[in-house]
Amino acid sequence: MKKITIGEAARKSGVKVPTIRYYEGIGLLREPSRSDGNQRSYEQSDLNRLTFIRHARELGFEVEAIRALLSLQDNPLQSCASADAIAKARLIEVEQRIRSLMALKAELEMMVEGCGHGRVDQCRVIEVLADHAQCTHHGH
Amino acid sequence: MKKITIGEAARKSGVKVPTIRYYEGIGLLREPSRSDGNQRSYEQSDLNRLTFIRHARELGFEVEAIRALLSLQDNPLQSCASADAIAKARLIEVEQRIRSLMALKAELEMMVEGCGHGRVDQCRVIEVLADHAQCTHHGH
DNA sequence: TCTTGCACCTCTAGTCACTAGAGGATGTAG
DNA sequence: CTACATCCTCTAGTGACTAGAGGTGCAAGA
Repeated sequence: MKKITIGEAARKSGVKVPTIRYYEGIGLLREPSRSDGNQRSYEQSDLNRLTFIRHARELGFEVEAIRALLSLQDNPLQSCASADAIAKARLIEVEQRIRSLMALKAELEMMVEGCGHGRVDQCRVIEVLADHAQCTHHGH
Repeated sequence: MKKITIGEAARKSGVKVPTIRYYEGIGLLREPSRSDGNQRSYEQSDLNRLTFIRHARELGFEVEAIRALLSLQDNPLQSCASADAIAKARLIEVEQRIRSLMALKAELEMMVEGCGHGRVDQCRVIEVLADHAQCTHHGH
């Protein structure tokens, strides 16, 4: 098998070079073999793992969740209930986050629409921030 | 005017005690006067400012944006165009974030629905993460 | 063969917005 | 006067990287 440098691994996986080293440091990625000159040498399986990690990070999974998902992937015969639970928990987080962002969006829109582009002392943006009572959304 | 301790300020503003000290350290909040025993003593105007900051943080404004908004609030005669611009920028960020979270939600739903609760090697959660090509949303 | 120049190495420190904890001083109620 | 909560300063830790210093490896052109 041909050797893959860290730079090549970065290009192919979409994970930056220092981030790959960081993942190795925290134990998400195994320590790869080294060249005579002490340079890291990766295999295809490492690229797959890096892609898995990148994708999971893009979906907002935390490193500890990814660590759990990876250990599941390493033991393909066991039940996938844990993986399902992790994904479900993340789904609930995402739904919650969307709801709260929608509320913020409404509030920001009111601020921006209310701004008469005059002086600060008549500005709705500043006013709403200064006086929480004016919020439409009181959940926060 | 009666003296307000940092703990009271925290209760009334909803900003935690160490966070108030932190805001003072980074210059968001003025250094308050001190009691004989060197304890911070706040006034109503400090509470207003803290509430402003808390509210802005809840709306997701970064500290630097809040610093700008506060300096606008301190000069109420100038044009509110900057405040408007800051709020608009934040609105665009929020809208973008909502769009991307909706895509993630769809992807997570597919993963969770596809999970047959069997073994990991048939688990759609793991499979989708491992093979990005299966994503419905290719933007990331 | 030499040299240029990029990619690689390790290590430390910085980012953001706090949060936690140590170790000690102050203030207040009983 | 004694508890005891609250306050003080200072340092270090969080998550997930990112930036930079200072040095080594390696492949290609002269």
